[in-house]
Amino acid sequence: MTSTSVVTSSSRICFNSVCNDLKSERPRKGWQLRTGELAELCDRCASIYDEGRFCDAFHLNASGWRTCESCGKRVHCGCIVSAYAFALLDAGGILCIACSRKNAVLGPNSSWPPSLLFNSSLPERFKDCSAKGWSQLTGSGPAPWRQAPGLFNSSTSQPELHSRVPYEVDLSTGIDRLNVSERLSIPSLEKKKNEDFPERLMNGPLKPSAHDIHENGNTGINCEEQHTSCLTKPQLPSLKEDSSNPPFGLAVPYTSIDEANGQMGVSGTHLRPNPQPSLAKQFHSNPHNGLDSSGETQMRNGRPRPDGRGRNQLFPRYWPRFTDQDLQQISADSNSIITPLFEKMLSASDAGRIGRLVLPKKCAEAYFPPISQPEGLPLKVQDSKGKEWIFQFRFWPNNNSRMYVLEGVTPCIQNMQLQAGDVVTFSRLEPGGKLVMGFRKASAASASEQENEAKNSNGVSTHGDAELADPSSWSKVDKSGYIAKEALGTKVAVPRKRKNSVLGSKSKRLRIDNEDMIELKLTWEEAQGLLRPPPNHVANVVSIEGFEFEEYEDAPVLGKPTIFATDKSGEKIQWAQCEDCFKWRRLPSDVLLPSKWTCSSNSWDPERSSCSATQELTAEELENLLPHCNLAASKKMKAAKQESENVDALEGLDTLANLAILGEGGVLPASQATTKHPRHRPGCSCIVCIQPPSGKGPKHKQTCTCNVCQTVKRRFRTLMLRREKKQSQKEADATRKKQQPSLPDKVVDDEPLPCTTSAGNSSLNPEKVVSENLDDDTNRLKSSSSPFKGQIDLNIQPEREEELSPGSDSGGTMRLLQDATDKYHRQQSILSSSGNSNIEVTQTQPGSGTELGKINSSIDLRASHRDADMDHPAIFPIKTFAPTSATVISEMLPMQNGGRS
DNA sequence: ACGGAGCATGGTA
DNA sequence: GTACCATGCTCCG
Repeated sequence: MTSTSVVTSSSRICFNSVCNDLKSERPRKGWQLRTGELAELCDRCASIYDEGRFCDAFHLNASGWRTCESCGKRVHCGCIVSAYAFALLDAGGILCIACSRKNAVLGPNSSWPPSLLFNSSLPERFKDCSAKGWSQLTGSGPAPWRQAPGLFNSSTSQPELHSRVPYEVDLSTGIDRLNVSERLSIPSLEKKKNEDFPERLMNGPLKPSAHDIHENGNTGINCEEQHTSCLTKPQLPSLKEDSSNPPFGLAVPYTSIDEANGQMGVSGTHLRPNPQPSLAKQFHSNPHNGLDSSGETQMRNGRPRPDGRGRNQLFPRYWPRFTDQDLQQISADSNSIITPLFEKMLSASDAGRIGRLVLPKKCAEAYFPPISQPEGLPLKVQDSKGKEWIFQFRFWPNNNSRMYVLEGVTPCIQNMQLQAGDVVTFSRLEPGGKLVMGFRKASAASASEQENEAKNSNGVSTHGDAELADPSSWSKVDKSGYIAKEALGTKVAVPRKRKNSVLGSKSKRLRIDNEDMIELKLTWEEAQGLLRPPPNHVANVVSIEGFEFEEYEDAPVLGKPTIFATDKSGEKIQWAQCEDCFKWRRLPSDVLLPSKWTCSSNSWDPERSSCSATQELTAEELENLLPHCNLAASKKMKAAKQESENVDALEGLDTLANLAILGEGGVLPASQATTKHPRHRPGCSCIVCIQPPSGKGPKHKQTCTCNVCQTVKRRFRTLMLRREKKQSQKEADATRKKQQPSLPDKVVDDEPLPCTTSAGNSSLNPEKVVSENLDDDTNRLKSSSSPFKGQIDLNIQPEREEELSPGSDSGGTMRLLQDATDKYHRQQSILSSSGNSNIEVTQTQPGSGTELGKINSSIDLRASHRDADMDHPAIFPIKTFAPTSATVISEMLPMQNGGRS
């Protein structure tokens, strides 16, 4: 850029027409003129210009003032000086530079002819380009990216759009302005400028290395080329092919060149960061543009690509969705400019040991150097930490087409600790054209992606249709993406079409293999609380591979988590917490609350329809209830407690806890198994794997002293003790009522069944119990029959209730169930009478089910069953409450097994 | 027998 | 119906 400086006029008068001051002997430079020269200003004007106040000072009364769509600031858009001070929004309107940067919006400038932005070393191009360039740039051309900032942006307002565009890390001054000016300049002038440009670049601080320029030719300089590329150019030849090339590292010429029409250009411009907003960004954003024209592609290759199809449009799924953080992460150098190229969610294969990362064809052809031989060429890629990796960029012939892959990515993937479902991003770092590989973890990515998708989809997608972002599990898991969203919070991706397209269809396996299993597990838990059958519907229970799942005919309803219980009179009720005051309000059990509920909505209890009303529940009562409510919390607690225990025990405890929490290990355990143990792994010592699948094989006997059994026993004991203590203390009355004094049952049960007693009502929190000391009271354990025997049973065989498991189960049950006991008792009675043991009350009650409710219910049922065993023979041994549909699960299962059929 | 390289297959858009 | 691409499968070292 510096080279570009040329005195605009021989006049000694300041170039500013409204200033008649004389220039100093060493006139200061201002904006770049269309001729490529820099305006020479007097000191005063130059200072004003440097401060970005030129238009404010001299063009205040001129036309062309517009308002920033984001901040409302007035911005002059009508002169060459201000050309870089704003960004044009695709949807119309402008953003001031500040907002543009802030939002990373692609610059409006994208509309500028690339040629202007950068002078390529090849002047000729400009000719072609100029004309063409404009149309392309401005047109709706193939390049999706540029077309709409909206793509990147959230569906909402433009200002929010994040520019995926190249991110200017630094704002340098000087050069940019020049560039900007140039951009503004008319195409006809382009040529001229272009010619000058190289020099400027070279001189400029950002000037690309000779290497870059020559070899790559691209480096930043050529927006125009890209455009023109189609037309001609042999120029890039060096880039083109070949393996002969050393690791491609530096420049990713192609990309720059072709693609994006502007990308390169952009970067070029960026080379010099403008102190002011940069137009450059705009261009960056469009890198994608270039992708497309098949012509370009061919050009690059120097040979026509077989596919030719290319229209160049990258699928939205590959659109880079860089956040500022991503960009910053990538650019260690604050002065560097990052041009996001594309991203890809890692498939199981990509993340596998094979070390091959399949590249989207269009992306590969657009942003990576052209390769004519299958062997491809080594490509140097820098990760976000600055570490360089060399991958083999190659392709395989495939159906008359090519499948591009990066080989040798395993070390890098591992280094980044990436897994299937995570997203790797590719961007170009300017100056230098280095290819930078970043990543986003699935958990984080999902959220951002979702946002993006909503934006990107060009309106296509939006929430609602899609599956949950989170790869794995969610997509099909539940029909209500919303739920997932809420329940999971940031972790869970919002449903998107895009996602579906990305992972959705193709990633069934991915889901399964996906690493995020843990997250999935969490999501299940979290989601459970929110899912319930739609009103007037009863969930169906489906048994899949030994596990029972709730299946909703219609999309489950997302409701506010509540706690189900039974009041003293035996009436079923539920407790809901106000969003505002956090007080718990008593509600009818059949009420389905919205996810956001406040006292003001408490139409069932006018006296407590205000946050100012006192809470009915005492702290103690609440304590008893709460534990169940928050599965997530309980889990955490559980985890914390477990830490104190030995490793072996952990597994068993987890399992138990899960069982206890869920009421049936069904869902959770299932998910866990899926996550951690797609199958029983030989060698794995966890309580799950230790046991033969489906309860087959040798069973643990009560006298078994293996680690697992000991752990289980201990756990149960602890649970029991805990329960007893609490019960005795808090619910002495309840205990009295019960006929079995030995049992601590506090619950006010109608049912005399032992289970009930043992189950105890709910006050106890499994976690808490666990955390507490473990005392043994085998006697008690034995004495108490627990509803959960089946669950707890080491052998996982309901039949063997007599064994240890039962005892332990009972303990877990008790904790879990707690308050629900009452409810359960009632249920039991109902069941017994009706004979319909299958479905729990909770299930049957559409609105009622909060997580707790479900859980409790489930537990209770079991308990009741167990208790009842005698009474009610026909009970499901295990009941899991899966928020998701059985269908989903069924799909997942196969996946785990492995690939496609 | 094992692992890697490359091709083929099949699902999805 | 075509193209893309994830993964499986086979062959070779």
